Amino acid sequence: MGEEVKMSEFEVNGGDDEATATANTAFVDDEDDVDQRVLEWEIGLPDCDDLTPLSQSLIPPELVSAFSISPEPRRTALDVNRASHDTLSSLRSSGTHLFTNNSNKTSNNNNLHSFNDPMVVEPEGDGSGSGSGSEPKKMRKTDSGIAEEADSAVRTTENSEDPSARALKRPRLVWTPQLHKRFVDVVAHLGIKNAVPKTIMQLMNVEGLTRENVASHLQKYRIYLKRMQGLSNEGPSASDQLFASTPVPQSLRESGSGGGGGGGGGGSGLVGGSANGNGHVGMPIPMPYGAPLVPVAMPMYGHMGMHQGGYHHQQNGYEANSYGMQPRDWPRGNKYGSLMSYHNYMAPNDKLN
DNA sequence: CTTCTAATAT
DNA sequence: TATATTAGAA
Repeated sequence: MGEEVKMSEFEVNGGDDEATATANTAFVDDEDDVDQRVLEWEIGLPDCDDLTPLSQSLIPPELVSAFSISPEPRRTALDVNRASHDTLSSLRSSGTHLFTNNSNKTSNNNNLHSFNDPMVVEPEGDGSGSGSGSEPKKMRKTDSGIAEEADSAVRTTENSEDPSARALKRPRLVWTPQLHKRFVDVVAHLGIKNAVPKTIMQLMNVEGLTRENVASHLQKYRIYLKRMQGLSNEGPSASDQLFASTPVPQSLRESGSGGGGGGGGGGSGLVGGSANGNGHVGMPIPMPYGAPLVPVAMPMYGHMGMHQGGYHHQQNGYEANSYGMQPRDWPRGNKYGSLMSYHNYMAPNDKLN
């Protein structure tokens, strides 16, 4: 008996100090001009579910900068887009925030940069802020490394200067399976009753996620659940690839009070134990997520076609930062919280295999 | 103020 | 289509 190296299927957060997380933030905001961005993604990627270590970037941004091998100027989203199919890896390692600029209606420069300094942990959340008001200010530590441009707040008013370029609108958020999975997990743990946008957003700990994002998605998700319940238990419905590809924890099945039982659990990545079949949740349960997720550009083909009753493999659309970054301020009594602190993101041979 | 729902806009 | 945004009610 003894302990073995049990790896959580999820990404792990590196509890190290000098871990600077430079995440690739990417959203796809575009709808009509998606023609030339048909780059071929590595379709043979490890599918799904919990692609663990494989999803790690080739080279951690810190290393990149540490080695000064990043003379590469900041390329615009367009550039990156174009070259993405060529040097996708490069893109990843460079940690460039990628946004597809949508120059259709409001011509706004998406300077939306996400914060990336994990070092700063806000022990005192101070209730006032909490999302809508003011996001946690990220002080950029001019430490060695990441000589990239400084990141500014996503949309907070902490910027002392630079009044111009203010009305920055964030691009559409793309709910990729990974992101959705996180969402589902959180909802499952909270229980359908306690799953409200704000809480979900906080628990998900996804950078850049707003309450509205979650609310919107939650709406759709609820409808999906309802629909599922109404129908007999059917396999994967051809509707909603996203939802269909994510196992819906039975915990979410309950509607109202009392009810149900359930048992099993989503089974995908839930931390055993916290399954609250019935009864009440009581308080927000800290999720195992130690690292924020970052959306990555994922070209969606106009017509993907729906696969009927089939499990199709999806590419990983999100990467988790395994860099030291602790969630907001979880109750110190959490068992999961900082349980994991081993990072092994060094996967030199990603696709080289 | 936050959330819910529905409707609407992009 | 998938999200975002809004409106009005709770």
